[in-house]
Amino acid sequence: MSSKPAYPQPAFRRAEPDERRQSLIEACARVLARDGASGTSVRVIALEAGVSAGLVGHYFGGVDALVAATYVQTGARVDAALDEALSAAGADPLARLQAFVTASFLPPIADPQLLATWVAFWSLVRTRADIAGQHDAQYAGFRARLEALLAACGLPNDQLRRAAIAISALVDGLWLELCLSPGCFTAAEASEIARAQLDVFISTRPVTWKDR
Amino acid sequence: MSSKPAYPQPAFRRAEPDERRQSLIEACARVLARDGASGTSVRVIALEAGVSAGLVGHYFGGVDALVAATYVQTGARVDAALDEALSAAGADPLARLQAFVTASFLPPIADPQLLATWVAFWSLVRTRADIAGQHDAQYAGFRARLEALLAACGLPNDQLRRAAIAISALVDGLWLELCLSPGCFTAAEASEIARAQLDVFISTRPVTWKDR
DNA sequence: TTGCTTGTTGGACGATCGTATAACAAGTGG
DNA sequence: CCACTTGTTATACGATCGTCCAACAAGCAA
Repeated sequence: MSSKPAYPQPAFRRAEPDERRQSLIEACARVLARDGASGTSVRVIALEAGVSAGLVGHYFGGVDALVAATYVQTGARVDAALDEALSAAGADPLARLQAFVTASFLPPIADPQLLATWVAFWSLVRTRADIAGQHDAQYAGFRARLEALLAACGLPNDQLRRAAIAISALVDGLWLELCLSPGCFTAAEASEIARAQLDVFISTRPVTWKDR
Repeated sequence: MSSKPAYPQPAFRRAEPDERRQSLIEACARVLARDGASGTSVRVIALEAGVSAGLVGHYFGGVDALVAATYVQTGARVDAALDEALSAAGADPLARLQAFVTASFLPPIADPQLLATWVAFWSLVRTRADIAGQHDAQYAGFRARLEALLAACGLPNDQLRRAAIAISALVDGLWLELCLSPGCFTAAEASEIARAQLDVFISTRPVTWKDR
């Protein structure tokens, strides 16, 4: 046995500021998803991250800033998932558009826990201007990418805005219901519905619903 | 100074149980809309209703039951607004369908405060089974009414389910974004988009997007 | 008017909230 | 091996949370 303190193992580990910040953000996202907005507190987040509650104040100044930072990173995660779907789709414009749209109905985007996180943010949009701005940026980015993909498929410029609003709304609505009550309809059904809608906008020949 | 109590006016007013319950539900809905789910507490609700906090426990047994009751009544309010839109539309099946769909983009349904109330309920879906059941019932009811209206317009039975899912998703997505960031697009745009979508399903002749 | 029923109040209770801060200790440069 | 810096912890604080309950009083019956 050593003559020094019996258990000299460190009581805690020091981390790089960015690493610790990232760890807290991820813990916040998990708590938001698991317990909802009302169950999310500084202490619960810190417990999830395996640190003490004081660190939240140390790195973010308050729980509000941590939640806002979590919103930013969650949006970035979704964008990354969409990027991956795009790069896996190859070069064909229509295939890329379809992959982009249907990615919302597959993991990791179609996830009730992700919806819980998103709903928590929505609940803050009305009272917090920074959260509202983050939402607008996220939505604008999604719609801009959609417009670019539609343009690549040959949709005329004067129809881009309208079509992007319609498709993003359809995708959001399907995604929302798919997460809120899974089992009501399947992800495959959602994908087929969205693809049929794309056909209406993209197809060069006259199309009716019955052609499906 | 008088020897008797100077102002013998009643310190409070007794109310019928149903009347008081209704008053508390309405106050709860206002607080949910104004302060969001995290700002909704028994004391704030009671203050909004002009009563003491103890009454919430007296009539509902707890704040959770009051929130659930508020969910039920909010859903009924939306249904009533849809009913009114339908009865104002006359007898023509297509006009009724269009009125039903576009009512979501006008007051009192297209209201950021109503969205705030709804988001507060969504945040409870994952943790509370009764709230989840209420949501499923509300969604099923909306879709059933949509299917009936579509059938009245001559849509074949085997297309009803798919069309109702698609249209309700589109309406929900448009309504959500319209409330979350008004000014991004207008209620009139949302109505036109939804109507164009209806044409795709209902129209008896071949239709493309360019026909709009 | 008097008494009774009960809707209503106001305060107490313990738990938990977000934040601030002093004490501690891990890791590093001398 | 020893300071020194600073990331980290633990605690304290006031505010607010949901719930409970004894006391009060409004309104009705007698």
